[in-house]
Amino acid sequence: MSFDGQLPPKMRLLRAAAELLANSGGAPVSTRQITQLAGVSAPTLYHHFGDKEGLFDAVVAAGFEEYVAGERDFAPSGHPLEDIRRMWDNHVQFGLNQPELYLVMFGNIRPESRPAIVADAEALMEEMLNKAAVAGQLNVQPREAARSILAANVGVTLMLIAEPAAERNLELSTMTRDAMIFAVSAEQANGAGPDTSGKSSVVVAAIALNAALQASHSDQLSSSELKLFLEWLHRISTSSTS
Amino acid sequence: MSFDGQLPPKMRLLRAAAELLANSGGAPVSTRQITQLAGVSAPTLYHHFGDKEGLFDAVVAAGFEEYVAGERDFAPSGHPLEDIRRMWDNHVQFGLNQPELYLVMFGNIRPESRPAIVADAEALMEEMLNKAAVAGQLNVQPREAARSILAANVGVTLMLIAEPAAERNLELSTMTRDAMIFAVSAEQANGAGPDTSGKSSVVVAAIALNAALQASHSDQLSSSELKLFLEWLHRISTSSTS
DNA sequence: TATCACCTATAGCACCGCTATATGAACTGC
DNA sequence: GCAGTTCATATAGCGGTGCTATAGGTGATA
Repeated sequence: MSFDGQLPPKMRLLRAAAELLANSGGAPVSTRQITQLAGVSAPTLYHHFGDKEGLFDAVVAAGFEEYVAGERDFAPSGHPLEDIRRMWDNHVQFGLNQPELYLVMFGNIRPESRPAIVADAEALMEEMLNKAAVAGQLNVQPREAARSILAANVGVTLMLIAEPAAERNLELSTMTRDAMIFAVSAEQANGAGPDTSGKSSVVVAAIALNAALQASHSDQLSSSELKLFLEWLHRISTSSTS
Repeated sequence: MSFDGQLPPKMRLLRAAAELLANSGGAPVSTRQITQLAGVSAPTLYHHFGDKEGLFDAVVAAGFEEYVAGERDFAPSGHPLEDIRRMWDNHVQFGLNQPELYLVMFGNIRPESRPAIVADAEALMEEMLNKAAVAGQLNVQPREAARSILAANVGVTLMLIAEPAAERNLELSTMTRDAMIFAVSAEQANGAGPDTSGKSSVVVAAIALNAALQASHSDQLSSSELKLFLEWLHRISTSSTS
């Protein structure tokens, strides 16, 4: 796979860099690799991008535009909070699809060099949260909510990237996502819960579970399972030691 | 500032690397800089650490121990959720105090090289969340809660590091922190019936019992009974609705 | 045709991570 | 006291890296 064809050298450099970055698996990518794959000599790179960093910035910018385009695509569902969920999921998916690019974009953010992308991403999410705010579904200022949600979104995505692909559990994403959206939305019922702090023994917990189970007709266990389960529970909750 | 003194070369290398890393401002640190500051020649570095990566890993490990020590210091306040808050704040503060080290630890996590540190950090938080679970204050499994909270914690810390120090707004941290803890805690609105928007009290009680059982080595059930019991308990506590 | 701005290539510099090899120091067994 | 062994450090250098001083080729304009 090479880019010797018809494209101008600048484009060939961009594509070569993007491809090598995507397939490097974390290993550093050298300018010689890039220029060779692009079929171009070293000074051409520096003429067009000034810098290796400049070339990478251009790749990141292109990737970010792709990301933004993906975010904007399924906007108008009429349920702003649902749109936020899709935005979150799209963010995570982008990170998992292009982990190297994502790590360059969000993993190495340093105060002096990076925050433009972060600001853009925040603006994108704030824009969507504004609709939720207009609909009276927001608990806090859209800007603060956007920053908070985006931060959690980035953290989750990085954690998932760090995991071996085989054992990635997307539940981490959905759980954190819903937690953040819930905390930010106006729909929380805020009643005071029972203060169970202090009591912490197996017995107390077993008794509580026993009582709760009897009242709730949970269907997670079959009736015969439930019978045995309750018997064991009884045995535990009548034990004298903790 | 040099380390020519009395310390063994291995220690001098560690300190020199840590100092250069801390003050590099994101610029790469070369082995020649390190060995020169340590007053040592190149092969010594490779004799002790095998690799530049190995040296950096050692620096990171030392930094992580410092971090863990900070986390463990103010554990036992009796209010587990309050301890989680302090843990979160301590994490953020560590990141802001040693941004370079933090970025090496959490910014560049790649599946093939890093997740040991993440696992340790998760275990640390899970350990604390277990206490909350035993006290009946948790809505979800401690492990899942720990992963979720840590992910958000990392994301927030990275975002704060990315901001110029002058305009860092710690409200982003406290807001996200409280949102995550709130979403994970049992105290949200379970006053009335079993179907209020949060999890039912059955789930909370089952999670509490699960955590308490794991910690207490109760001998009321045989090991095979206990295994099945825990399996059912897991089924109950992971049911999404009652 | 001559000019000029733009783009690209040859060759090479200073630096990088790393190592083959050798030297010194400290301990062990006789 | 001394050979043998092991560990720790140093000298010198290899191949690779980001980058550039300089020069050559190309097309549009005059």
